[in-house]
Amino acid sequence: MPHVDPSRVRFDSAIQTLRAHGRRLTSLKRTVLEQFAGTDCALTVEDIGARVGVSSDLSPLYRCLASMEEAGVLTHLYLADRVRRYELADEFGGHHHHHHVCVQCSGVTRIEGCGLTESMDDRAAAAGCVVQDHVVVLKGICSRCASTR
Amino acid sequence: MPHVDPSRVRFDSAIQTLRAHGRRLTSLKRTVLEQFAGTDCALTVEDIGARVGVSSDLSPLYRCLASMEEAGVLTHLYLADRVRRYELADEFGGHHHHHHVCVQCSGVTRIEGCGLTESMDDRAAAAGCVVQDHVVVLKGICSRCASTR
DNA sequence: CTGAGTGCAAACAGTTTGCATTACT
DNA sequence: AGTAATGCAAACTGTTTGCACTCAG
Repeated sequence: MPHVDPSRVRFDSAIQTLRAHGRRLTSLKRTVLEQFAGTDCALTVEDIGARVGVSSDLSPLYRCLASMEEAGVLTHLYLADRVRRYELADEFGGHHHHHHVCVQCSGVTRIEGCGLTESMDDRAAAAGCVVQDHVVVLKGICSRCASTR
Repeated sequence: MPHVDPSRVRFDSAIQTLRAHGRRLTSLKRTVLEQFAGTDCALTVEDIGARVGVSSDLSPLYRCLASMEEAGVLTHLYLADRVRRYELADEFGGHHHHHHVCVQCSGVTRIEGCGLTESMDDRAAAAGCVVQDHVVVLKGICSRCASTR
């Protein structure tokens, strides 16, 4: 029974998906993907840049991330501010989760799982809306700030 | 039995709250408040400006809204993009609700009520986070776009 | 070889800030 | 009178775009 590293499987399938969408596997994309394989929470473009060693000009990184998102490998979301964050799509290893944003330090904490009821979808449907995805942001004080005071 | 317009009651209490926080009741604040009394969904700063007749320079409006938020009369939130939106605080007439953002036209639809379970708060607490507020954004296709295709 | 991707510079949009002036209280 | 609020101009931040060049398929 051969050992299979599950994160590698998803890594490869992500690459496959990129290919299937006519995207080329450049070194930037590969490095970005590796970073996401090693994190499970939303990353700022700046964060990603820092991790992959790009800091001067982020524009290629923006385009790279957009391309990967179009292919369905990543998704972006906004939390409580004007900065875009990226996460690995659930199919490639991201587990559905949400976030807590500290009103004092703006720190983001991952909150496991999803506490959204179906009644929400029902009410959206009642308003004629189709729901494909959702984002929940909890606002308050993070553990760090709570213990500091 | 005297007739009391509930929205006016809240309007007055909002003014009172502003005063209590040492804010001055300027004509801009009053007009802004009137707009919020007549709407029940998140408004862009640009929207508010259009409604109160300010379009050239929005900076006074930004400051005005920030001041009202500090006094607790308004709150701001971000939905699926980089633009700040304001709502009347629940105490002054805003009913707790959430939003659906269309991935095609970016239109915002108000979704009545709240489908968030307490388990979410529990999990946040488990992570050491205190939750004071939350924002839920549903993403998908709005009724308008669904019927157009 | 062909088109997706990169790097650089410049533009953009929404928001914020400094400073002199105005106007609530 | 004193201080919050305004108006204008200029800065800022995160993101986007144009264009020439490079590189994966």
